[in-house]
Amino acid sequence: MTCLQNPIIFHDFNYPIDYSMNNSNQRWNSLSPEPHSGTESTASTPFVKSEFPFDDELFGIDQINKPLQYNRRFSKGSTDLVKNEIEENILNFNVTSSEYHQHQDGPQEHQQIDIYRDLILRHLIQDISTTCAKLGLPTDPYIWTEEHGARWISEMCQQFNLKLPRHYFASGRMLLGMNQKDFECFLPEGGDTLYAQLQVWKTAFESYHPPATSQSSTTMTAAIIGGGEKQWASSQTNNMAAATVADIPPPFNGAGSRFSHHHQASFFPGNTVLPSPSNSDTSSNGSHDINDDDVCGLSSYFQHPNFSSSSSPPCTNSSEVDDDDRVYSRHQGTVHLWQFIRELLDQPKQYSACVRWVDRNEGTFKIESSLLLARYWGQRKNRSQMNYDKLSRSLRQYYKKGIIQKPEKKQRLVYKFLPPYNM
DNA sequence: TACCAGGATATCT
DNA sequence: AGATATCCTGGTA
Repeated sequence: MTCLQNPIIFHDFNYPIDYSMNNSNQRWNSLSPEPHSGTESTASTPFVKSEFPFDDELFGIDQINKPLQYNRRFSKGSTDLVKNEIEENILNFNVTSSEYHQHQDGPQEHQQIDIYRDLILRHLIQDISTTCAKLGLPTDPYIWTEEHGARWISEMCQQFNLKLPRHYFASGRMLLGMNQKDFECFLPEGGDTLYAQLQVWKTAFESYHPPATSQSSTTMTAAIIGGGEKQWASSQTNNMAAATVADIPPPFNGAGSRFSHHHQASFFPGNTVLPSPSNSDTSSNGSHDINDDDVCGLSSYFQHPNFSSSSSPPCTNSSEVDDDDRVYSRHQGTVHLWQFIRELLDQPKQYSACVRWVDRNEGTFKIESSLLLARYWGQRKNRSQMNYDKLSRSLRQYYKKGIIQKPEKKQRLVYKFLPPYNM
C-alpha cells in the first residue's frame, strides 16, 4: 500500500508527529500555543487506538475522502515539510481507503491505517481545540461569525508573522468560500498559508462531522467529549454570538475574480457609509464615488452587504448581485455600530468632524460631534429618532463584549476599540 | 446641561 | 437569538 511505502510518513508509529521539525520560526500548525515535542506528547498522549472516538462509522471511508481535496490544495501554497507530510498521509489514506474494504487487508495493515489517521487527526484536533479555546471560537468554522473570523485571521497572522490585512472581518462561511487565489489576493504574502490553515481546520472538523451532520457545534461537543477530546467542549464556551449556518452566507465558490484586482478592503466601499438623502433608496443607481481601492468588490467578502453601496460593484454582474442579495437577505439591515464607527474613522477626510482617531495604534477615538454621529447612525439605520443617548447606550453594550471600552484615563466622548477591533 | 453607566424591555432582522 | 433601540434612574463634571 502506498502509505506504507512512503518514506516520510511516520517512521515510528508509537510516536506522534513532531511539529518542531519545522525549520522556520513559523510552526507548521499554529493551532497549538505550545509546540509539540515528541517526547512530551508521547508521554501525555500515547497513541492508543482505544482513546479515540474514531471508528468506521464515525470516520469511515466517505469521511476520509473529504479531507483529500483540502489537503491536496493544502500543499500548493506551501513548501513546509511537515505540511506535506501530513498531506501525504491524509492523501494516502484516501488513496488506500478505496482498497480498504476491497482487499480487507490483514489485521496488521488495517491497524496501521487506523494509526495513521488517528495520529494525524489527533494532532489536528488537539491543536485546533487548544486554539479554539484560546480564541473562544466554535470548532466549526462554518458557524464563525465575522468576529470569530477576525480572531482567527489575527491569530494566524500572528502565528505566521504575517502582516495583518487592513480589514479582515469575515464569517467562517465567507472564508471557507474563498479559494487559494482569493486568499492570495486578500493577503499577498501569506494568503496561501491562511488558506492552508483553514483547510486543516475544516478537515479536522469535518472528519468528525461530515457536512450533512455538522449542524451545531454543540452536537460536536457531545461527540468529542465522548471521545475524550474535552478541549473541543471547552471551546464552545465562548460568549460570542455564534451564527447559525442558515445565517451565514454560503461560500462564493470559485469566485476568484472577485479578488482579482484589489487587496485592500473597506467595510464600506468608497463613500458609501451613509445613505445620503438622495440615494437612501437602495435601488438607486449609486452615483457615489467608488473607492479606487475597492473597485472589484473585495469588500463584499469583508463587509456586510448592507454597508456597501446600493449600486452594483463594478466587477459584479447582475446575477452575482442577485445571488448576494439572496444570500444576505437574512442579515440585511444588520449593521454593527462599531463597524460603522470604524469606517467613519478610516475616512478622516470626510468624517473627522464627526469622529476621529486619538491614537490609531491604541484604538482610542474621540467623538467630535455626538450630534453628528448620532445623526449619521440614525440615517444609516433609518432611525429618525436616534440620538447620542441611545447610540452611547449601544456603545456601552460593547463593553461586556470586549469590543469597545472607555480608555483607562476616562475622557468624555473618548472610547477605545479593543483588539482585534482596533486593527 | 451633556455625558456616563447600566437595568429593563421592545423591536427588528 | 442577537443586536440594537428605547426608556429609564441615578451619577458626575
